[in-house]
Amino acid sequence: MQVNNKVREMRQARHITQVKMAEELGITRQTINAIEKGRYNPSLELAFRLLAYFDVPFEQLFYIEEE
Amino acid sequence: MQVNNKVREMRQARHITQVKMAEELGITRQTINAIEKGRYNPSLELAFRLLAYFDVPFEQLFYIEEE
DNA sequence: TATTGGTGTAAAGGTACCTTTACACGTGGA
DNA sequence: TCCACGTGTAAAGGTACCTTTACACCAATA
Repeated sequence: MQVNNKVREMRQARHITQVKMAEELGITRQTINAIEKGRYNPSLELAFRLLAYFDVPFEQLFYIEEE
Repeated sequence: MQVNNKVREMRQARHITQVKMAEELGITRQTINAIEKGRYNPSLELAFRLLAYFDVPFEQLFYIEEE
């Protein structure tokens, strides 16, 4: 069971850079990059902040890649 | 910003013990207890497993307690 | 009384998440 | 060419998540 996300798609659709997004979210660019690249999953708290940032429901940003 | 959950309510509404739930989810009872008591938030992956276990949408199990 | 079931919690160890600092590469514009 | 911008990634350190092992308390029941 693998959690995937659409952070990169959402971000690019809004023409926002990783830098700008990191500043607005108050996290580091490295964290955004790692999440976009699937190196690790965000914490539940950061997940909530991402939902609010993109203003989308949970299911639209995170999904399961079955094994 | 504080993430809260309704794991205990969901579990009790289904008359399931922490022990049984832990076994069925393949995690430890301590983890369930800690999440119910708010000692820490589940990882995103475990959050997904909890949603599937209770068969509820994200918003019904997790919510934000604003500061 | 003794036992069982359900729950609360602590300590120690491993891994995941997130930070700071830093270096690197490609592209586009001055 | 030079520089700025956007992105990728690594290393080290701190905290959060989750495990195993263990002990404890309370309520119900034999």
